[in-house]
Amino acid sequence: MNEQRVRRDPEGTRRRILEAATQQFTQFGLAGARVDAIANAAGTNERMLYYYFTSKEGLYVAVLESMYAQFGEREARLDLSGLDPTDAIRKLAQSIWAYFWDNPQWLSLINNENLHKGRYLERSSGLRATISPVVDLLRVTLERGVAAGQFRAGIDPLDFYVTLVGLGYYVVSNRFTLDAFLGRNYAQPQQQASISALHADMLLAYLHEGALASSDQPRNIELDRA
Amino acid sequence: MNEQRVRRDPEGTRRRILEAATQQFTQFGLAGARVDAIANAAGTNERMLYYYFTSKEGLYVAVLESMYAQFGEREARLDLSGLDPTDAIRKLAQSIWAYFWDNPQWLSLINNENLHKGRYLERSSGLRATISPVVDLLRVTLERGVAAGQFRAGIDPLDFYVTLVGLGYYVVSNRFTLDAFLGRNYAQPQQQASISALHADMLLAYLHEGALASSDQPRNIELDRA
Amino acid sequence: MNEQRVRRDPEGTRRRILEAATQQFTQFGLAGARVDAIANAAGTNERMLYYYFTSKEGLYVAVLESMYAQFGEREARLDLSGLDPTDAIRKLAQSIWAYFWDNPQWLSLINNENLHKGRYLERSSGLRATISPVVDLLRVTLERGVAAGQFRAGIDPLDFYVTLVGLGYYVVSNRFTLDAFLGRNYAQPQQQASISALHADMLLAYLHEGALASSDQPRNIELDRA
Amino acid sequence: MNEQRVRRDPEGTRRRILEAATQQFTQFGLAGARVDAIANAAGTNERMLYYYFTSKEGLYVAVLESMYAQFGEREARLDLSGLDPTDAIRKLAQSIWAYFWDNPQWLSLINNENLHKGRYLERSSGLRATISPVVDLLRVTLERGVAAGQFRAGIDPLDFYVTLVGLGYYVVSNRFTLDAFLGRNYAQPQQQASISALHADMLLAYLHEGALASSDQPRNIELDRA
DNA sequence: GATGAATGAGCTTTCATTCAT
DNA sequence: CATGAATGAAAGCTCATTCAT
Repeated sequence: MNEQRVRRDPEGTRRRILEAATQQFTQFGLAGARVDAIANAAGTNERMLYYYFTSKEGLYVAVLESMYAQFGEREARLDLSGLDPTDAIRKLAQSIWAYFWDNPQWLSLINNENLHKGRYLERSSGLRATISPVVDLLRVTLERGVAAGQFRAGIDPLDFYVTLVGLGYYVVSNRFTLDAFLGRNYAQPQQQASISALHADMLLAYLHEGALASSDQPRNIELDRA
Repeated sequence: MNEQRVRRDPEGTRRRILEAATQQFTQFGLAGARVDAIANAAGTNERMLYYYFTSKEGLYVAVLESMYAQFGEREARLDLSGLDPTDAIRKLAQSIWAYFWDNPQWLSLINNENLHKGRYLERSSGLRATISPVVDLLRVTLERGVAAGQFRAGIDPLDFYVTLVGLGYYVVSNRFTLDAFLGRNYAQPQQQASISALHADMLLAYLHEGALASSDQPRNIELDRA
Repeated sequence: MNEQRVRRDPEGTRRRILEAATQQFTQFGLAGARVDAIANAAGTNERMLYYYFTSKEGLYVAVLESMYAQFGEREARLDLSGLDPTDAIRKLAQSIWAYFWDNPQWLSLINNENLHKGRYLERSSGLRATISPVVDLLRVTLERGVAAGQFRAGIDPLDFYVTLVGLGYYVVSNRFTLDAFLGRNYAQPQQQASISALHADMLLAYLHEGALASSDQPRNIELDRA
Repeated sequence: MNEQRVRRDPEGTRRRILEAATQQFTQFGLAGARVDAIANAAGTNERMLYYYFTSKEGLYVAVLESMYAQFGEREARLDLSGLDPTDAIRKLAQSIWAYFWDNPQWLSLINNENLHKGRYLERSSGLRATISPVVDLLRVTLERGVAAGQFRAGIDPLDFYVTLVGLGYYVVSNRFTLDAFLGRNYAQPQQQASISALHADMLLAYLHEGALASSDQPRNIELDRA
């Protein structure tokens, strides 16, 4: 767009289409996004879109893949190794929730994909691989917590991961309807911080309950943005 | 369609259109739903849709309103008065989460509305009124729990409500992508029950933590369907 | 509209429909006018329109007839008997041109009818009768002028009538395009008065030219086509 | 249609659409013309119409522009330089009136535009420029006539131009209703010739009246409204 | 690799009209 | 006399896609 256009720039054209498509699909959904609007925003013509991505759906799948790859990369960079298990859980939650607030369009895309019952995700290969490392990281952290007498035993890491993610996801994804119904605007940093603290405390209250040793006092957490 | 058609039946026609529209909008979203498919499914013609609802968007707003009204009615019928505060929280959570599992299309609609940044909800009047009674119910229950020495004090009822709702919402709404990534299918009753138990225990662990008296042991909960 | 509605008022309903239709047809033409807009403006429903006028076209013809009747009545009331022939011509012209300025929608209707090649006028009976008295009046006046030695002889009254009418008609009917092209707004009273004076002087210059004494015989001109 | 179609012919496609649209708009008006009929007559599909002209209205404006351009070109080719002023006026009138008889659809279009209060003409730029040369030509001719002692002085060229044009316009534009009312068919060459002679004589009677010697000053007349 | 031209199917919406009460 | 409900056809327009260069 605002970058110097080169006559022949296959990489650039492909990338610009993908970026424009990401913007359009996350804003309007698969059905609502317009092929010509994407081409336009990418500074190219509709034909190139078909050249690189075969079809609108092919482009949509490519967007899905690229966004999951981004999320996966971010998660993979997370290092909880040196931390006390309780702090590690807080840091993991913080990291994921902050990502959601920074990339709400990612959630839109996932919601859209759920609307389609995950149909397009099936076309992609190797997606499961991108996400599992985080679950492994969590499993190890939970085990470390149990061993340290901080956490209760017998927790299913997958369920716990889903719970942790869901707490952050819901607030971000549903911020508009929550504002409309309840009159609370979670886009405001203060509201964000306070419910995030509640969520973190809740996760840890559960982990600490019935652990060998007694727990820390809940602290407010500040979401640090990448 | 599968009901006996009457020649002149304004009430019925309107209702059949609304039902068909609900089905189509929840399945395909606002952009993806087709007006002629709605008319068809309603056993009438496209013209009547405009006769009663002015436009596709007008119909969409009517669907939104009717679904919120349904949810509100259901919640309003909930009676927690005779219950011990801890049991009351379990029952409230159970009731809401069960509603989500029974009406996943409702969540699709809300996700769609969030995609549109709550734009269409603004056209509706009196929506906040439908939902607030539940929050009041929760507030009273929390106060009762504090008074009984079971719950910690100082909890924001709105944040707690959002948290409770979000725990159930996320799992239902994202069941397809969760299955695709993590390989866990929360549509299976067993998985549903086990994560719901986790969620309920977590809510109560938080409430009990730092309460004056010590808490009950977490029990597995069975979601009872309406 | 702003008159007290009576439950059963056949005359009133019919009249209100006709008035509303006149407004809509003159503003939008036959194709552009909307049946439901007419019914709406008449404060009734579309069905009554069909009850009284059979079809949209039937209503259009009724509007045509009523407007011609009005114009005819106006002309019939014109009394030139006591006047000097020259003054009589001026008064006749004035009267007709003033009618055009006061009822420009009448011209729109006639233009519309010419667009349709007079197709709908043919359905009407007795229209020719309404207009001829004025031509008779003009014929008599011209004869009086000739007898008085004021006017030239040998003028075809019909051609002269058409010329007189056309001079006023064109300026009113084409006021918008004339403004757009030439930058002269004939809706302004001053411009109106000045071109009307030109037209009247021109008619009389022609009539006076060669009065008593013989002048050039009117010559046929051949239009050469490009 | 009746021309050999070429696969790729942007110029031709655009031109064929414009021609077909001219035919349809002049025959049925803006509201009455059908987009698919235009596309059909142009031997293309509706989509191309929007490709080249954005909308039905955009196409209508393009037609307006092209017709005015044609009229302007024709007028611009007129050469009155060698002629006696009186003959020049006759030739100018002849030329314009002949154009009207040869292109009655042009008048329909202008009538339509007046129905729309000149709304679409406003979207066009540079239309005034196309018509003014003729007025200049007329101004010069009138001045030559005055200088030669043939014409009266003090004539407003714009008013005179409007009058000259209007005389021919009215008869062509209203030929159908005139036939219906008065029973005179001006489409017949004989009737055409005879009224055209009247009009030309009238214009010249006015110009000649009071040439050299002073005559009546044109008086403003007040139109008395009924 | 890149682009303007072309397409047919299908979209939402509106039309004049008729039915049933 | 009057009215709300219903209808099929067609309107203007947009869609994702492909052709030809």
